[in-house]
Amino acid sequence: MVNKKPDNNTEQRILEAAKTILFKDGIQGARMQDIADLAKINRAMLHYYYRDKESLSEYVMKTVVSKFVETFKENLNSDVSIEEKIDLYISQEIDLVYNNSELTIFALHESIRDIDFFKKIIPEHKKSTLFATQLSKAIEDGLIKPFTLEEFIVFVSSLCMFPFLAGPLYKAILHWDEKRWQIYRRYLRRKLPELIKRAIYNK
Amino acid sequence: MVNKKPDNNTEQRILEAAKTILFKDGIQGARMQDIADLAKINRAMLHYYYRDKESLSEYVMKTVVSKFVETFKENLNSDVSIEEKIDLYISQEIDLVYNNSELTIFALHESIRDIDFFKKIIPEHKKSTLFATQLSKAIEDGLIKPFTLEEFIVFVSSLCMFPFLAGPLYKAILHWDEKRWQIYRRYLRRKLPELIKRAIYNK
DNA sequence: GTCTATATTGTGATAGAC
DNA sequence: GTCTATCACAATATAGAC
Repeated sequence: MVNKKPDNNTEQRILEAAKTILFKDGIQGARMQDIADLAKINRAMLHYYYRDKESLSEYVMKTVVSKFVETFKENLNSDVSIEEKIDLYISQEIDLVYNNSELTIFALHESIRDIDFFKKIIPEHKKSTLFATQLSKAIEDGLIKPFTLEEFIVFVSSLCMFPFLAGPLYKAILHWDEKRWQIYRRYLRRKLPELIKRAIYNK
Repeated sequence: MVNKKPDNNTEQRILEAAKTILFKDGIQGARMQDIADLAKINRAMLHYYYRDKESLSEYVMKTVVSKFVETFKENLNSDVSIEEKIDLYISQEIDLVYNNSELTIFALHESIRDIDFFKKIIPEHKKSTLFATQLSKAIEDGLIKPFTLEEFIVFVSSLCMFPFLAGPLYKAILHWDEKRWQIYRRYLRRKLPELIKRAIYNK
């Protein structure tokens, strides 16, 4: 669950329920009835608060996507060394997907299903020129292997995310139980940053 | 598309259409009408050949999952050195997802949506004891960093897959066009094995 | 095997009482 | 704001003609 604060009012309860159902089933697959059930209201209330399914989905999507974009951009323009910045970036990405793997799969699913809707949701943002400068310098100095800014972001984010997405897949294929997977999840979370850094830094 | 051979008969055409639609929309989201349209037949024919949506989905899912499992297991028991085996394993995983990223997202999506259905599909398979032995020895010899067999498989597979799954996501967030993404895809495919190996081998 | 017509149920959305 | 009743239509599935 993304938003964990206790939901006292109906509107908030609907939103939490919508996130859960939408992330699991996707927009097309989600049923308004399921969202209503989980929020312990009837279908009519959904429409009262969020007009229709599209509005509700768009609202939830915007929350989701801005979370991603924030994480992509956050701290990239702060005034710290590139090593610190990379450490923070990696740990933020891992935390995002560690706590919200269903959200990430939802985003992947929707991005191939309806790319125009998806594009509509992406907020405007400027390139992070400070980090780009730092990265160029670090590469010039031989600290970091050669990447463009975009390549670097895609590469690092990828390495942070996937191991946590594929849980149910691996559990099924390798016949792991939930406990085995949870142990491995925690192990990965601890080990991954070191392994990622080994892949981007020159020794 | 997974199966590329030309489809001369109706049954095959339906199957190809079903894969395309199911991979894009998921089982719940897919419409029988869309599958029928793509296969250039009417809905009744779908039911004639594959009874109902569940049967059709199960049939497609079995194809998908066995593809995964084969790739996971293939060559792990062949009689070659562990270095060769790892090279082959990495290139096979990358090829699988490079050519079938929608399939992979479909599998991820369905694995969180209905894990019981998913489990029903997983074929029985034995553990790969030969590779396990080779891996233990390579770790003992200091060639490879310490992993259990399962950890190794999950880790390497993860690194192979995600970069190719997130294309539409990155395209949207980074405002890349299709051409930019295609160039990066090919770059990744070439570079990834080296980066993965750097992460698993001791120097 | 293929098609049209139709039965049946599911689903999103609204109207209107309270 | 909340609920019940209901409408309109979408979607699965089947029956039966050819």
